[in-house]
Amino acid sequence: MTSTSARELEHPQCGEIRLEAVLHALSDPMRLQIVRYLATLGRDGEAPCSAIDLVVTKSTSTHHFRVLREAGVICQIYRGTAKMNRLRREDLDGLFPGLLGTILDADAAQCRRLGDGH
Amino acid sequence: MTSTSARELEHPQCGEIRLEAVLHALSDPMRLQIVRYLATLGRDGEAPCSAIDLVVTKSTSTHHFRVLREAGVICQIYRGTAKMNRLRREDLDGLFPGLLGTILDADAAQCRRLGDGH
DNA sequence: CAGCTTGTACGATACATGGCGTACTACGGT
DNA sequence: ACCGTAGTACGCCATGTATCGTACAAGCTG
Repeated sequence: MTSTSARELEHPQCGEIRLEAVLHALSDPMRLQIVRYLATLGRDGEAPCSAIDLVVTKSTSTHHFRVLREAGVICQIYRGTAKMNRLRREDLDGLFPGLLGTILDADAAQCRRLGDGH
Repeated sequence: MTSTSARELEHPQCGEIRLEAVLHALSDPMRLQIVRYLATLGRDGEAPCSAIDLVVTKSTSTHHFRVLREAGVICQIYRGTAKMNRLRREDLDGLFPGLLGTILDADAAQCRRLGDGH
């Protein structure tokens, strides 16, 4: 077999990404928290699932990452024992210019307004 | 009683509008269709529920309008036998600058891409 | 190899959601 | 007073979602 190691994950292609799915994925506080964190890493920054301190069990966490991946919001690849997560900024901006940024700004505004310790 | 007629509807105040709820409200195709339509009416344009041709029964339609209202996306008032709907653009733009516009643009882009007869 | 760390898979559960139908209310016109 | 139009309320049902726990798999590292 070619060397593109096992443990590949399914990702929607750009053309398959649906706005409704993206909005739905981002409409959950926990998933928004994940995206907010990934966004702080800058272009192409990536982080393992464990980098984000979610207050749920691992299986629930896996579930939320999966929803984000299947909606086309993040891209996940295995790197050793970890699974790295990265925002699909380029793809999203290509399809929906400014959407991700605007939502992140809105989220930041709301955190500020509600006094959430970002 | 004062003349502020009966049949008033509950609307979240600006401070109560939550980003997650707004995104959730907009993550349904039917609700997005409603918002898309209201957006074509221009600032302060309003339309009765019946103006939008949804392919569901009246009760389901009522349900979707209610979700939009409770999320703070639209404002509804009774006018005679009709119930008029209006986008809360000002309020939303105040809280989340550019959000509504960007989502509408993204939706338009997707409709174009998928060849939806808008 | 043995054990630790990461994360998955699967089943259970509780609740939310979207859809329907039917019965009802409120208002305007005749 | 009556009818038609617009929309609500409520109950029902099927499906989806968020959560958990337990059992497991894949890689590092000693």
